[in-house]
Amino acid sequence: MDYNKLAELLFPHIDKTPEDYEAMFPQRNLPEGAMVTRLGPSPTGFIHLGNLYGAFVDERLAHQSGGTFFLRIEDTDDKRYVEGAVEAIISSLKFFDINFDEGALLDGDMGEYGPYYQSKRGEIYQCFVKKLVSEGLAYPCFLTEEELAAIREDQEANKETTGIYGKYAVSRNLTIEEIEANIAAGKPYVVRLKSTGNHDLPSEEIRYIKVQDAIRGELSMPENNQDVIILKATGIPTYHFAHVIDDYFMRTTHVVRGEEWLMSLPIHVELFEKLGFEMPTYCHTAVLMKLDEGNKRKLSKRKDPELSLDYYRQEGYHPQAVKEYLLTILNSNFEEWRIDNPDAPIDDFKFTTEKMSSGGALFDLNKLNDISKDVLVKIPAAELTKFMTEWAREFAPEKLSLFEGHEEYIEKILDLGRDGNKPRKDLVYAKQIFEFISYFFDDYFKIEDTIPENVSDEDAVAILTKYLETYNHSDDQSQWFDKVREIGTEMGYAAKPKDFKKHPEDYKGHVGHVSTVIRIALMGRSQSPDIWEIQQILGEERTRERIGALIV
RNA sequence: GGUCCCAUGGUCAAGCGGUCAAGACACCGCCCUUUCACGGCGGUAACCGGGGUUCGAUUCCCCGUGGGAUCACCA
Repeated sequence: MDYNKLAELLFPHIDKTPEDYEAMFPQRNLPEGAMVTRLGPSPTGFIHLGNLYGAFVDERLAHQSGGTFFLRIEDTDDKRYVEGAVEAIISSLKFFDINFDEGALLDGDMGEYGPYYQSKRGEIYQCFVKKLVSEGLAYPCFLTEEELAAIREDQEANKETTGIYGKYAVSRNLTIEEIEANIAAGKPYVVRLKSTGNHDLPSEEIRYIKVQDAIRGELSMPENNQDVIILKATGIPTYHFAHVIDDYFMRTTHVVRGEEWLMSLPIHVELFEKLGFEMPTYCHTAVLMKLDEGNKRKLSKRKDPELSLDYYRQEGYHPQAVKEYLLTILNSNFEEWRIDNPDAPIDDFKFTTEKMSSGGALFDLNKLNDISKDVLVKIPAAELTKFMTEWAREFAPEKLSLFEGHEEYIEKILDLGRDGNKPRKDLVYAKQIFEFISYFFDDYFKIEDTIPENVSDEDAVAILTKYLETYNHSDDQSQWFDKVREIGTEMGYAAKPKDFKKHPEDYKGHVGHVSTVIRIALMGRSQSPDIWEIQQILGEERTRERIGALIV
């Protein structure tokens, strides 16, 4: 068989040579140890936590080492393309402060190693498919869907491995005349790798590939023996081929991808070898899991809203909180570092692939919430106000008017009890924050809790009546509390909770019960930050109104 | 089913031949306290099973078991 002739027959329009591309995409001029990483999403528009997780590793690796992080759009499957997806990907990641240095950016490609859309790299791929064909390492295959299905059925019946390999790779034997005739007849075809792997050997003779994974250490698996498709009938490459070509010519040093790619590693290894390319370092990350009816399972796009990045934006999680959480499950020593360095910027943490765990982590909302509290407590109220306003603008427009134009008011509310060395940690995410402070807005204020059991309705009214009579908005905090205590004492409530606890028979209750009545009148709930401080924010008029409303 | 990955408390996890097996979240109790939150102190709770190797295995090896991933002209 004259492979050169076959290559020309298949790819007459390809005139560039591999050497041309080598010259076009020279080695990057980067300092020693700098890593080049990439994110390669397909443009379905759905960005999920897993993407973020991986993107975060890419970003840290590259920027920590003085390298480059670029975005490549893997749009080799036209069925998957969703309008506006690229913009969505970039803006989602930007929200989490992950930015690209190069690649498919908003205002077009940036960088010397493009195009960064796989759909625009057809000629490059075909040049190398042509090369493989000319070397007898790849061949056209005219098998129809029906024929493929028949082979498959056969193999399943015989309990053999499915796929095109060995004796099933019938198109390997086509003569050049047959191929010519097929093409002349307009028959569609794909190009397959002519794998040199062999699994028909006695098991101890099957060759194994060994790859050093930066996260998992040495990986060992049987070499590939499948004549995988490298070029689809459309002339577009499959992921496997595009990955190898792109990451080689874009001079990627570290390929970070999910564990689900582990099984196709042998294919990639064979492709790199046949093409004579140097392999990048692989970093196969663990899959994010979820506990479902007692079983761990991969987070699924359909069942688990929390997989979607949008979920966190809608709930109003601060990006910093999500980042910190991701880092705690990403690098086992991050938490300790954070405890030792509570105020250091997150980028000061030295991220390492060695400290990444290879098992799938269970997503823990509890932990996220806890981390979020710590993150938010350090953010100044003014900034939080802005954050809440932006959140409302996008996800709760009906509430926007409560924030916009009332920044000073909101800021005071959000700063409640946050000073001192034991600041309150009530704030978790925007939706929860709104709920938490809703009694500050007249339209949302309502009585939710009931007064303590040991306080009679008559007493409650009497307490509030006296409270209103003696209320002086300019009292300081201790003057104010003395009055509350006095009201309680007059009515038979202990001035100190301890007295009540010691001699419950002597009292109706204690000052805590008295203030709970006031708290409910004012906030509608039995739990809240300091009453006096809240009154100062609410203002005298509103305070008197709310108390008065319950006295009738 | 084949292949590969993984295996320490409910969860995330330190550990890398000798530890009374860290820590964080959650949970429980106490303290602080006008409620709650915060904070402090304390507590419950783990090396999947069986064989080896070794003076000694959570740690190394093998076999089970369990969980996960993957077997497309999708990525």
